Amino acid sequence: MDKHLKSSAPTGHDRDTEQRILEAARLVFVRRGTAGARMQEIAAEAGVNQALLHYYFRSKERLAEAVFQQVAGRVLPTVLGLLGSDLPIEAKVEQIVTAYLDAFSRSPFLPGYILSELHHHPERATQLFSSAVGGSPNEIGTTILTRLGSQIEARVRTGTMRPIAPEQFMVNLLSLCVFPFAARPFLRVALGLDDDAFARFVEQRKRELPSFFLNALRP
Amino acid sequence: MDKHLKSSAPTGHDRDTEQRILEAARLVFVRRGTAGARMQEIAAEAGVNQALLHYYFRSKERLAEAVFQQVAGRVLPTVLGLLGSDLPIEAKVEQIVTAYLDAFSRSPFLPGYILSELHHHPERATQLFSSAVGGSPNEIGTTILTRLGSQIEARVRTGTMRPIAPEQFMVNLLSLCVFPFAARPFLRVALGLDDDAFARFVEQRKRELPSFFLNALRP
DNA sequence: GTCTATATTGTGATAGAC
DNA sequence: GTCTATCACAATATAGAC
Repeated sequence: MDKHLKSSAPTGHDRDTEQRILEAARLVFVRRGTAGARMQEIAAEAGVNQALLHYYFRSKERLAEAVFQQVAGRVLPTVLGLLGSDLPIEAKVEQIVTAYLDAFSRSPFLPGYILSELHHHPERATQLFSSAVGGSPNEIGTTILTRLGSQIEARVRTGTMRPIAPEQFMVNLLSLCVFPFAARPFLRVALGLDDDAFARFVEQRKRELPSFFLNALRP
Repeated sequence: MDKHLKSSAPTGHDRDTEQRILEAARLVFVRRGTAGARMQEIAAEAGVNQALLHYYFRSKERLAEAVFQQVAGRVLPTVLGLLGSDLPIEAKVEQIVTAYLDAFSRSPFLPGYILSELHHHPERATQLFSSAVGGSPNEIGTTILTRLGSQIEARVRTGTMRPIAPEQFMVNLLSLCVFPFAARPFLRVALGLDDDAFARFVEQRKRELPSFFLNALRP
């Protein structure tokens, strides 16, 4: 028998190989983008030949979609879950900041890749929503915004928060977390940061961002 | 004589045609990205044939660089100028927000394009700085940050502002202005916005962002 | 300067042996 | 399942007429 205990399932796909290819594709697509990536480079990265890529994923297009779903599908649910949860607003902000900055510190190229893909394939935003969180795209967003909105409203009534539309709240928070990584190449030059300095910059941000954001909401 | 009063300068280039090509290239590169763009599509968009593109710009690579410099070189100086000016902090914030949101309302794809290009060609960040603002890349950033830093420090001493590192100040402000456009495809789905609704969302932002940001800096 | 026609790769995809 | 060899075409780039 070839390989170790490969199940060689009815599908005719070796799970281990499929995973290796997907992993290699992720690396290459993230740094080159879908259009800039070459199947040959992915094959080399995976230690297999180009034909095998097609055997497992049929086309570059499908492979690209699989990678994007996998990558973006990991990032999205975390935040949407937190945003829509029953946690008090302060906790939401702190946990989202921590979750995002930690995740992106480990994979600094994700935001750039995701935004880049969304820019060139805006239609994938819809698929992303459908598969990442079950249910119709728009419905999810509405639910979260409604819940967030009533949380804000309650705080406004007690005079412990200034009014803000939940959409603006959400976009502001995402902006402050995601943009610094998406603009990393720019900031490295503009602020004169090497890798270490950038990491320290993010650490400082992790500490200060929640209070900055919450301070902005004081009445 | 061909054309109208073309100067047919020593360079052997018709300025008008060169401009038409550059304009067409901008349109195509912005929506497809450098890697995804096709010379044929640019030629068609400009109403000329493919050979002429090479006559004027030699290669796709050079054409892409010309477009990027032109586009990003317009956006950068405005903000750096404002950030480094002698205006009081409140005025800086208001003017930067207005300048950015106005500019991007007119060209909503610019942020996505610029971030995408920087992600795939980080080396262009350096060229960008050199050509957009005269002087060494790092020096410019340092000057602006120093000036901004002492402005903040002065305000902290008088107790009218809480301390914040000028780098964080700058990144926060840029984040809040740029990200919503870069993430537009995502926000359209997540918030269920069509073009009109997105425009209204930006209008609201234009009004509320300065006070949100300045509020965050209160002691 | 601008065109048509063509050279020359590059690259996604398939056929078929093992 | 995985490989080598190859196809078919897309895309950049150049030659040369006008």
